[in-house]
Amino acid sequence: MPELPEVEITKRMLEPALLGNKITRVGTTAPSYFFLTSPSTLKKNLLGEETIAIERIGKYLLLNMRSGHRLFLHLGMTGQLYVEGSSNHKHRQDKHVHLTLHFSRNKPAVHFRDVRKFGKVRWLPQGKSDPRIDKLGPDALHTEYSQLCQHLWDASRKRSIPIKTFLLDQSVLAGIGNIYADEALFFAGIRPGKSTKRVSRTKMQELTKAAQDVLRRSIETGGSTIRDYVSPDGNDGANQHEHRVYGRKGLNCTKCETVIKRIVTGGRSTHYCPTCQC
DNA sequence: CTGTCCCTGATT
DNA sequence: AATCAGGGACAG
Repeated sequence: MPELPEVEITKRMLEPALLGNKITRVGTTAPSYFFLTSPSTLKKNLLGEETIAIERIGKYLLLNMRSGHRLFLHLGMTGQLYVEGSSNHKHRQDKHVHLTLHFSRNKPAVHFRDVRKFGKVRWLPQGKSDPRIDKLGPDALHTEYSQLCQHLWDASRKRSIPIKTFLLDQSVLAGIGNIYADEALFFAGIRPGKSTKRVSRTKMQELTKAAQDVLRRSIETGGSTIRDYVSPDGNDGANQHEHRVYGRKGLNCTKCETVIKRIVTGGRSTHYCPTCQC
């Protein structure tokens, strides 16, 4: 489900519910693929902890505790983090809620729901990291434009793979997923299947700009809700209404009227305009 | 570097 | 019944 914009929004909206609040009770489901740290260990460690900061790196979230320990979170495809008792009715409390943090009276609980269980939760004792984070390339928005341009250019010289596959590689660039890769390539006017080696330096700069613009714009509009994403207050995003190619197979390009095509690249569904992108 | 798999549900 | 889904690890 979530790419960088959705994770960033989740982070910002969770802050008021988490920061400075002591965890008084922890709810979990049974051990599964979802728990990198077992539910019982998680409970033991989280009890009495207090989040002092939330960090986002790519699509990952880290809750920094006052103790110096950290909670590592990833939303996978269908993960949802949300605050209990939001005004709307979209949040569900069902068998798919795998982790719940409770706080002292009057303070709403925070739920982590994930239908497909591709999401992850792990307890990181002070000083310990996770290889998934260590391997990440620079974050698509935490990195300044010209520095990111240079990095992507250098990285693109080292191999010859479809540019879309390159964008999706989190060890190259952290945060872009299937939607925003397609959208960024549209705005930069590059075909998703084009080899990295055939993308000029100028085009790589345009792509860097397009990627950062698309991500920032999505955050501004509340992220993309295709099916599962809801923000911590339960609202859908609105950025899906601005998509130019993603999910628009068979519809006309908004620039040139050509019919948008859908192909498969690296096992992922890929959308582009055959006229605007070459 | 591509394919396969993890898991569940909605849609065709 | 088959296909598809905002992700990513791992095998070959």
